[in-house]
Amino acid sequence: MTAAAPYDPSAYEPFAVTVDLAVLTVRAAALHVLLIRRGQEPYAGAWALPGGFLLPRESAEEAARRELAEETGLPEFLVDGVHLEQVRTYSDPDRDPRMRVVSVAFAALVPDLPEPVAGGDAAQARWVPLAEAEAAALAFDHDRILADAREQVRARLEYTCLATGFCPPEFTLGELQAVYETVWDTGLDRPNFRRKVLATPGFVQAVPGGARLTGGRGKPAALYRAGAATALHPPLLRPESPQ
Amino acid sequence: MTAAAPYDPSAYEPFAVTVDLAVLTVRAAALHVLLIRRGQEPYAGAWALPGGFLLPRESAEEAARRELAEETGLPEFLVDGVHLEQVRTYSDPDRDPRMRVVSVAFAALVPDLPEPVAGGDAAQARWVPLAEAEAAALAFDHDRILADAREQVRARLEYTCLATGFCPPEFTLGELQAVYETVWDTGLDRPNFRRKVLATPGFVQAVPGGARLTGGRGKPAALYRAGAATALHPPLLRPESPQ
DNA sequence: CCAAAAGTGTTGACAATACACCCATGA
DNA sequence: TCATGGGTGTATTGTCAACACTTTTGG
Repeated sequence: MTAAAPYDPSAYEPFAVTVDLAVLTVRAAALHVLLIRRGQEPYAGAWALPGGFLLPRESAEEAARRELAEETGLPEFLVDGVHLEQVRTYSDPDRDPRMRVVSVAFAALVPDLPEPVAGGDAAQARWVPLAEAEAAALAFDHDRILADAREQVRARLEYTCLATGFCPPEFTLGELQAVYETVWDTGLDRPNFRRKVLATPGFVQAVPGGARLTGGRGKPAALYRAGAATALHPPLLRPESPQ
Repeated sequence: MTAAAPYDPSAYEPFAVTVDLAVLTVRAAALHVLLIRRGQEPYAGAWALPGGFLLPRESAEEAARRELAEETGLPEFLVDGVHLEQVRTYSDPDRDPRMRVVSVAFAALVPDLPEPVAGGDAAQARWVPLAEAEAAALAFDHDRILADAREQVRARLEYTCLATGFCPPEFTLGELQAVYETVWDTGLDRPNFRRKVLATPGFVQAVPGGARLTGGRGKPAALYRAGAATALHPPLLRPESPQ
């Protein structure tokens, strides 16, 4: 608030504040999301997004990063560098049957990695193809959160450089293109994609001596690192009709 | 959250949850924001964004609309139709010196209107030019919220149809163009702007018999209503270098 | 030598800009 | 009839998509 209203906390119902995470990755030419199997009611046995309560001296961003480390078993260096993005805040009074819970949702973009070990308090953590996750009924309003996160990532790929968040620290332009093609479920022309990326200052920066084989054969591809830029002007528009 | 963690609310500090509103309008060729003079500590006498606590059975969106009506003295028909957009959620533990307050920020786009009457609990409400508001030190972290809201609106004008939110129910293309020029602080070519808007299906729809004089003289302009579309494909990109 | 993947060049279609011009109205 | 703002036409300029082609590797 923070306006001129009377300020008696006890006059207001206490709220629990949590974060929910849509941890996304590109794996085997499909978007995947990290889901956790719930161990207790409500929604026991159902899949849910990882998340948890804010600690007393913690911002939502800090809580998101902590939960990412605690619940998902992702390696620490990755948690530190991961791209976290607020999606929106969900505050429907009935979104949790037990009490009033307001949740700040984040999308986290991570490169493809080995199956996470369910660490700490999480029962089971698993990478689930997004199509499968959207078909299933997730706990609480997590269907909605996941759909919003997916749509936000799809849209922001056009105007921002965040696609590099799906790539390892050093990547080829082919890998970056595969990210776009997977997230948008469309095909892109390689020469044109290449030109557009390289023409945007600060999107990627070449690794001087770097080269790597990708498919086993073929010419080794030059390696790039994510650049300093965060916005993408002009944008990389997705084609209207796929393929 | 909503994961498998133990669920004892008393184990967690109680949070207050509020909404803060950046109510924006275009007036006299400048973006203005609605500010409220604080009547009590902390930040007594300082200007702040309107806002307030969530009620027990209310979502953040509902609270935002209610506060808009209560605090700003805007006419009711306008509050019902206003375009509200979540900006992000601010959760720094020290953002309010008295207690832990998590705030969901919204941007509200309204057409130009007569000076609001400070209604109800609000001490004073006033339209302040954005440049002036950004130069002043607002209460709490409202500087930051306002900057984020402004940047979000600037960016979303490119990719969405929300510019019509700054216009009255029926408007001319000249007025719509003035919105873009004001928000972006740039000049646009009238014929080209016109074509782009009309070429985007669902952006605006012509009012059959409508025509209105704008500057007192000149040819009366055709009237348009906001269309059904919400996205803008292809986008209306702002020029890199103004003027 | 062939397949596969990276990287370069070229062309033509289309879109956007810039700007000239006409129209309708008030003073 | 002039100033002002709305609306239309058009040529030039870029930009982007499409696709042919070369390069470098493994088998």
